[in-house]
Amino acid sequence: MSSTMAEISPRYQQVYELVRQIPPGQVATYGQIAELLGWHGQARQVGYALFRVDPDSDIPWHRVINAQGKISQTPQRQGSDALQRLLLMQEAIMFDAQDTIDLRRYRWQPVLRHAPPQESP
DNA sequence: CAATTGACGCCCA
DNA sequence: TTGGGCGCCAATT
Repeated sequence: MSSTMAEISPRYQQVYELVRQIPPGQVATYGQIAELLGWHGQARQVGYALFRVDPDSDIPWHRVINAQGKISQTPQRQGSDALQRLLLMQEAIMFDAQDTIDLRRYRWQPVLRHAPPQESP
């Protein structure tokens, strides 16, 4: 074991911590995670970070999908995309005929602390 | 130490 | 609508 696992704050660690906050039944896009971290336009870095995650990890990596509402995978992780789809369906997330998730419906919307939700206009 | 390796998203033809 | 190019950056080998 690499004893000290606390002091280092690798960039990827920020991704993992934020992804852990996505509640079951909701999803976020790579770009959304990047924006929330203040990494404008760096969605790809989020993808890189999640690629390193073990499917066994306690990180809910499956709750991150691409901006089109689809599961993003690579031939190398084949089967992992099937797993991701399964995990999402187990959280009651539905896919349409094009294997797309309705982001309007399932997108994670973190609570903004200083902007109280407005009542209906 | 240098090269390789990747789960994105946006723009333009 | 679809496909191709480009920027982004760090963990691994």
